[in-house]
Amino acid sequence: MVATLNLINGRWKGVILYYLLTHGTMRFNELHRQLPGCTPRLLVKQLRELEDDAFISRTVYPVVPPKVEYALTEEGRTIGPILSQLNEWGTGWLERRGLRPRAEETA
Amino acid sequence: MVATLNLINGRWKGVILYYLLTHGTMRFNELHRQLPGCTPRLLVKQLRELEDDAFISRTVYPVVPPKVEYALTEEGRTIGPILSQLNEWGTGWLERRGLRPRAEETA
DNA sequence: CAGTATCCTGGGAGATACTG
DNA sequence: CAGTATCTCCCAGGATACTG
Repeated sequence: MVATLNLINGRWKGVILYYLLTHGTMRFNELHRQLPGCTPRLLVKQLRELEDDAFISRTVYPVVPPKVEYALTEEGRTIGPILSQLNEWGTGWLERRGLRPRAEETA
Repeated sequence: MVATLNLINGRWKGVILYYLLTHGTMRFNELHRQLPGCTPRLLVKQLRELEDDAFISRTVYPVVPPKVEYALTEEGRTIGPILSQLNEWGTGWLERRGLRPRAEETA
């Protein structure tokens, strides 16, 4: 279980996966814009880790200006239903507690 | 989504919830024994956070030696199905990759 | 656009010892 | 048994500037 949890550890991994799940393919800055408070440096790192774990694919187009697209792999898609449920559960929980997520937590 | 993920952030929260889910009520050291690599100090902290979020209850029995029991609340139980699925998914993932979780990750 | 390169800081977490 | 109390260290992550 610890091993499993470590897979999605890191403040942004879950969100990144969730965005790719709901928005489909996304480019670096597109993703970056959705994650206020996440620096490029950190975003790169989390993306690389997700790539290493085969959850996402990274496609580089040899054009100028550079274009790189990130997408879920088949493997990455397998966690989709769980993330959806988790998101629903969390939203419900916040509501039951009468809380509103802080600005930097709405991503 | 970030807000939701923060709820189960911290290396041990998910595991603690999972243990209480599958083992029922547990005492402090009982829990501690199941989590190699987690210091008492850290365990206390995570338990307090889970308590603050109303996921678990803490019952103190006024006896000598002290006896404290931790259990899931109704609220805590609502995340049960998700954790089970997550665990299954993670286990499957590790197998597909031909990996064995490291000793300190088997909890 | 999609990152690197540096520098730097806070607090997450370990180790050890102690106590009501 | 169920935690505190300290002290310490490390590195995840922030800020800023730069580049193919």
